[in-house]
Amino acid sequence: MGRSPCCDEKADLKKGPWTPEEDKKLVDYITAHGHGSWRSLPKLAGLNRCGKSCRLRWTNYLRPDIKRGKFSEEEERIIIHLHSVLGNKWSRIAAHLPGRTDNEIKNFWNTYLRKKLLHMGIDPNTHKPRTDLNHLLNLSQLLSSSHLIMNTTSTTISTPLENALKLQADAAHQYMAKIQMLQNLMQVMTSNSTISNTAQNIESINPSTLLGVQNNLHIFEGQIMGYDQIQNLGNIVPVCPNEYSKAIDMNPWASSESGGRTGGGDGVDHQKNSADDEGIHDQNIDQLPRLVSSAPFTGRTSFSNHTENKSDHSAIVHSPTSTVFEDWEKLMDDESSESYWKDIIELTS
DNA sequence: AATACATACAACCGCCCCCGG
DNA sequence: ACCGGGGGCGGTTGTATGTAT
Repeated sequence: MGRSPCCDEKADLKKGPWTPEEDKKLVDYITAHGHGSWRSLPKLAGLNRCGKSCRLRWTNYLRPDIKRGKFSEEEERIIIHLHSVLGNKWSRIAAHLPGRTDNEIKNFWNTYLRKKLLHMGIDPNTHKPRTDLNHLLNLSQLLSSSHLIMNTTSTTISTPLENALKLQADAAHQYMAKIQMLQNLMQVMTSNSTISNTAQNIESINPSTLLGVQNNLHIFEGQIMGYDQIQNLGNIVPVCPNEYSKAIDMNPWASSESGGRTGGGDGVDHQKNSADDEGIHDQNIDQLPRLVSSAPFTGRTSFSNHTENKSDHSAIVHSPTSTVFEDWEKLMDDESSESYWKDIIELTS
């Protein structure tokens, strides 16, 4: 791009790790004068550094309000939850974690949480069960092991690991079966116009509608892997949007967002987002679906300490983007038993 | 003890957005 | 309305430290 670099490349500015002396100069200057223009700061502070480098050093390391040290389980849950809603918007996630920087959260995600989710069979990008071939192959092994577990532990108290294995295997069974069902449905919808009643809100079968189907598939996944599923194996109960909004009201994270930042005023004003933007942002957080419960990821809390976030975990809802598929959703909501889907398949095949 | 490998995290880079002129 | 600069963001790299062989 034609854009000029933020710093004069010919100036032979220092790069790499900061020395304690440089840190002191930077801290002393900002303490005395504020950072002002980052571009002019290095010269004024007597630093042979790029202004951008100074800004990063300050915001990520030297700022006095930075909380250092290990992330707590609560912070872990918040990060996973926010990432499921916001994606890699590290600065926005950081806005909900006072004292944590976007860089720190990003590093924590990339080095720890991401691997943790992968290990648990969750796609860290989508926060849904992994569906890549390799993982499905692994799941096939889980299927056989799950039979073993189910047969041997049916009358005994199972361990969290066994529960996890059962869930994974169960999820694989149901996931594959439902994909098959939906494929059959799609086949019929595209070939049989008599089903147009069901699809009256669907303009045509195009990529966007396929996306809608995909969304509903994801709803299944959320149900399969969600908290309710863990609490009540085999009892898949969709949550209506109203219930979700209620759940949001009771969302401890939503309250902590304001509560956690009351100490520093509105808190968010430190970010570049304007108040309006933040409003939209928070609104989006509330409106967007809880794609998958975060609690199960934490392992220890998911099986033993499940009551603390129960309202939140029930908040598995449909994506706003799938509103076109209200009929689909009705279909999904009516799914009270496997026989229901068997009937559909028999009807459509 | 030496080496290889893994992990954590600080720092950099390039792009994008916002805002003022 | 357009343009350019400043600042912010997300992705990536580099380096220090820890762990296994």
